[in-house]
Amino acid sequence: MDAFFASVELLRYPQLRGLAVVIGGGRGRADALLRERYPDTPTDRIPPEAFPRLQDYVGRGVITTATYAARQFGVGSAMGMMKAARLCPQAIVLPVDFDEVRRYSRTFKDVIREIAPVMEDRGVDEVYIDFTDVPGGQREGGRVLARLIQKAIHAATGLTCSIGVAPNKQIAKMASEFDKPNGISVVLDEDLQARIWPLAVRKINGIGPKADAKLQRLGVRTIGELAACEREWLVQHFGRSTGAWMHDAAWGRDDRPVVTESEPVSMSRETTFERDLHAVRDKAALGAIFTDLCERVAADLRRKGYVGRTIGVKLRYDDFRIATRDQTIETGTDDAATIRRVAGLCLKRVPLDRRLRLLGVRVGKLEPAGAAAGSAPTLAREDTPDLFAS
DNA sequence: TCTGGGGTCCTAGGACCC
DNA sequence: TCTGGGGTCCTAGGACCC
Repeated sequence: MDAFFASVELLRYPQLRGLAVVIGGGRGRADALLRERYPDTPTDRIPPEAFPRLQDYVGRGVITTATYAARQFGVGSAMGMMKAARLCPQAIVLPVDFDEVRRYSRTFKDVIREIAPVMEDRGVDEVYIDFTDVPGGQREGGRVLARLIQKAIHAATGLTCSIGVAPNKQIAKMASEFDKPNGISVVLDEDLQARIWPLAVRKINGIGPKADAKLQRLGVRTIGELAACEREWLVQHFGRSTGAWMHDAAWGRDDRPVVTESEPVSMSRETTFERDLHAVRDKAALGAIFTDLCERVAADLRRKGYVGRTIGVKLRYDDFRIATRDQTIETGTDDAATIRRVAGLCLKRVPLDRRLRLLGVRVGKLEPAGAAAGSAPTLAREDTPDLFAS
């Protein structure tokens, strides 16, 4: 989906179309404050000047999505709000309305599945679709079906998307970025050399900042240069599995199927504090946040019908280092008090000498609730650890 | 005035078992 | 006195993705 979070907001505030808008830095509806000043004005009539600006933003958030107008200024996803404010102070800032985003996410995926049932969910704004057995899926190399999907999504939601059609997922993913927004790109096997090989290795889905930097150091910049590397040489530098995978990716080889169903592996909740907290001095505040995180994970587990056996905590220190500790228990649980007790034991094993920036609670080794007989054993009261005592 | 939140997968060492 | 392989599970960290 094109600039998904921002596009969803623009449906509500069409008067902001064409303007630099960024989404991020908070959650909820943007209306709340605006409503005070414009109690009787329809949402789509509130003047753009009334909306909050990036230059007035104070906080630790990052940009979730930027409109194409904002991207002109160099603002983009995952960029800190404060840095974005320097680049484009006049941009309008809207919080993330997850309920609304999820609603549109479900809608566009339902539309796709109606047309092409073999669809793999890749997060809130992205999917893989297998055209192979869809009637007409091969016409014009898939372009006809891609166009049909775009039109159906637009009719149902008012949103646009970009589609890449290719012989496999790796190439399709790259092709989807060739013609944004609202574009379709068809890439065939014989186009590999002309259209894929000139791209930077970083464009391969799976090569991130670290692998990119290492490849640069080795003098490999483009996918074509990567394809020219000896497979064995890549294996020497990146290990058996990654090296071989890189070589295959560069040659456009990818036989992963489109997976329509999958079970979750873990569920977690984490939060970055408004200011860094100290384990001793801010013990009460931390304890309250910790309890809340446990309750939210437990609620997520119950809502989705899972129990988990591995319970863990995640800390981010003020220097951005991350520490995790986890512990596996006998029987899966979705109970907030049990999660808090076990997570509390994990917390006791992690150094708490530095200020903390983030705290998270995770439950893994999930299985559907009800699959396991019996209920989770609980620890005795007196085992409850003394949290955040230094 | 840097740097969110929710995920998956991989690696590597150690415990433990046969 | 020296020293097998194979396997699974647990734990911690890290890369990467949306």
